[in-house]
This record gives sequence, structure tokens and C-alpha cells, in this order.
Amino acid sequence: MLTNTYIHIPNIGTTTERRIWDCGIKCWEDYVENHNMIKLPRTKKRLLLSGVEESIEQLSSGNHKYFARRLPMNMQWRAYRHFKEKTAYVDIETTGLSCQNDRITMIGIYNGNETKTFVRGIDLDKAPAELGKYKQIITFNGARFDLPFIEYEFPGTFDQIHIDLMYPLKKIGYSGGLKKIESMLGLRRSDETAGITGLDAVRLWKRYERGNSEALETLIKYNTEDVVNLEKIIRITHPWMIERELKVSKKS
DNA sequence: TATTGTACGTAGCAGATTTC
DNA sequence: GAAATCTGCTACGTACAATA
Repeated sequence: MLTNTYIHIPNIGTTTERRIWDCGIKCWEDYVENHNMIKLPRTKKRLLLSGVEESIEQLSSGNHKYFARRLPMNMQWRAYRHFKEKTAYVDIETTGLSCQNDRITMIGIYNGNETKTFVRGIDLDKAPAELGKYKQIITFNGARFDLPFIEYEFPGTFDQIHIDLMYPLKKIGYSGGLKKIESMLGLRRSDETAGITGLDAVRLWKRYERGNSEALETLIKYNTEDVVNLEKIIRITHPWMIERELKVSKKS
């Protein structure tokens, strides 16, 4: 989908992008070959062609920052497949909802193979370095919750593509919290964590602070299932997101 | 419960091109 | 050359909904 995206090019909006799609152009290389098919003002044509050539170059050199900066927030999901191998699925637990008054208790990071959990009082300060290894971050409601918390505690952590799954999922008909969407997609939790909510996560942390190490284990398991399920969710729904985007184009 | 980023719709403006 | 048209951008205000 990224290689058939044009709205990251300055002065190109959704109207022009849809006109390109409607001509049957499937990717940037296709556009470079057939750009004369598209009837556009000369200046815009020049801009578009050089923007497409630059995009091809930037993608082949793996420059995620180029796309992170230029893609609108609600379109970053289009980059998913191209940076899939360098993706961190991220979820945090905190003591409450306010990033000014509450604290992060743990940060879970899953890379598609293994999960690392960084815990306050043990190794939480190592989380930013781990996050820095990735080109793409995937969260649920992270734009309003996880990233502001992390940025508040560790300023300058993020320069990656950020896919906040909440918005594209909503567009394809999956609204509600993460647990609800997991259940809609048939994803199951383990017996130990089934039914645990965010509020319970706060309680588990307090029990751990009072000396209950089992509570920490449960909290880590809960957080791990969150990040692992993020990967499952995008793997299932990403094709639907693409399908919906192209369908909207055909309708208009 | 506090918080707040995002989507969405609308309006107005600017720039480029097309048409007459 | 002037007017019309098209398109993108920006700035609002409002509503929503999810997080622990």
C-alpha cells in the first residue's frame, strides 16, 4: 500500500491520489512508466514525478524517518508491510491515567519473535534504547496514552513510524477497547489473565510493591499478551484496511 | 475517573491552470 | 488578461472514545 501512496508528497492530496489509482496504476514504478496517462497541471506533474522517484529511493534505502515525517498520522498504517521486520509492538502499564501525575510501571515490547518487559525499579530506563532499535511502532490508542507517557518520562524516544491501530480498526468496523476487539477477532487470553482490566493492572502493581512477586508475574503475562495480540490483530486486519481504502476510492 | 489526540465537517484562502 | 475552476492547505469547533 505504501508503494501506491502519494499523499506524502507536498501539494498532493487525496483527490490526486485517487485519480492515479483510478487510472489503474498499481505502484510507484508503474507511475514512473505511465505518468503521462494522468492529466495534471505541468507543475504538479513535475512535483509528483520527483516525489515518486524520491520515495522509491528512500524506501529502497530503508529510511523510515522520511515516511514517518511525511505520512499523515491516520495513514501511517500503509507503511506496515515494508517495515514489518523492524517493528515493535508496544504496550505500557501505569499507576493511572495522567502522564503528569502517574508513573509508568512497565513497558512491554514484542518484535514478532520475542517479548521484552522493562519494569520500574529493575530496568525501565533500558526501554528507550530497545525502542530505538525499531523503525516502526505499533500500539493501541498509543497516540493518546502510551507514547505521551513514554515521551514524558523519556523525552526524544520516538522518531519511528507510529501505527495507532485504534483508528484504522475503527474505519473497518472494529471499535471498542483492545480486549473487545480481540474477542471480536476470536483471539483468546490465557486463563491467568482472562478478565484482567487496566484497573486490575494498577492493583497488581500495588500488590507487587507490597512484596507479592506473583502479582508482578501476572502483570508481565498480561502485558505480554497485550503486545503479542497487537501483532496478531494487524496481521489479520491489514488486508482489510487496504481493501477498504481502495473501495472508498472506487466509490468516490 | 482525568485526560486529550484524532476524525470529521466546514469555510476560507492561495496558487496554478484552463477557458474564453 | 480576466474569470472560472480545481485542488490542497490550514484553521476552526465539535464529538468521540479509549487508556490504567
